[in-house]
Amino acid sequence: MDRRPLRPAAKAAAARRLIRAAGERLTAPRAAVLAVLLEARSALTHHEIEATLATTFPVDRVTVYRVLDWLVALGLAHRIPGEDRSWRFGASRAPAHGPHAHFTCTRCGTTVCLEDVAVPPAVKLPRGFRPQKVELTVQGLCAACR
Amino acid sequence: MDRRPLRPAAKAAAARRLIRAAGERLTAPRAAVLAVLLEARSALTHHEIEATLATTFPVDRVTVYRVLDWLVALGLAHRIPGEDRSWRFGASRAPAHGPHAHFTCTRCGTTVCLEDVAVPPAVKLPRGFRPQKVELTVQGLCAACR
DNA sequence: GAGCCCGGCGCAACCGGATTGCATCTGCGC
DNA sequence: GCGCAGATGCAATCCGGTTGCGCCGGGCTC
Repeated sequence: MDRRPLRPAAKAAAARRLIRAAGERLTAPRAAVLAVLLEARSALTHHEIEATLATTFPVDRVTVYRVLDWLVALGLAHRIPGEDRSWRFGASRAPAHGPHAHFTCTRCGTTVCLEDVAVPPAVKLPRGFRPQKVELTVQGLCAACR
Repeated sequence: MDRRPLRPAAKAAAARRLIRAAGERLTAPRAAVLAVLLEARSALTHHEIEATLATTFPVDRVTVYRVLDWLVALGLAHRIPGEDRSWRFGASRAPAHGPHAHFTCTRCGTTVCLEDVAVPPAVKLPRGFRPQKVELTVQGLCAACR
């Protein structure tokens, strides 16, 4: 949030660096998709990612899906289930991120990650249930839609 | 959670009463769907609802969807977006329920509503954003899947 | 209790996001 | 430069959800 927007080229370099650092195979689609995520100020749907790439470096629909899954598995991105039954993806700030919070605009669907959120309190679960991940979702209107 | 299971018949009567009380048209499918939700100890997918009804009172797929939407609009049920890209529905305990918490099992997908959860702390949003609803989702393993 | 009418129901077709199968291509270790 | 495991692209497919439309029946009227 509120990070200063670097030039796309810088993001592209960062994307390549991240993939290399992960010891994974560096391919053009992977770098391109990750760069898009790094540049975005909000979580993007698969469709938005594909549309963004279309102008600069067209990547097959299916490949985008696969790259996204791969990024999620690698921990470089995370996937947010939306109200509209489609995934949204955002670059992970921290390598391993704990409790996570998101804001979704009920009007335009824009989803952003809230970085500075107090860790939600320990939740009381039914007997025998084991918590693994806690997610806080806030719905409302974004600044543009008000 | 942990409410004692009444007999199906009792739930069916309760369902009819709720629909009547809402001043809405009472039909067999509506009562049947609502009864299923009232009986369930967890939030159900459309598929589970349909399957449950199949043995006792088969209802058309589309009708189930429409009844569910109608119940949600009426406030008698609420809809939870799942990790598997399908809605889950649960009967609303309180007429108008504020902050809501859910637990989803990452293994079997079972989703339950957590009733007694401390209201999440006020979340700090970006400038100009207006919150409307807060949802807390806990993922982990349910007692059966551990 | 019978008739009427509006809204709910069932059927079938459809939509779009996501997934799978498979042949081809390519990053990168040697 | 070579080779191969793994990534890409294309087409077909799946599946949860939605829409259009004609028929049916809940509940109000008389």
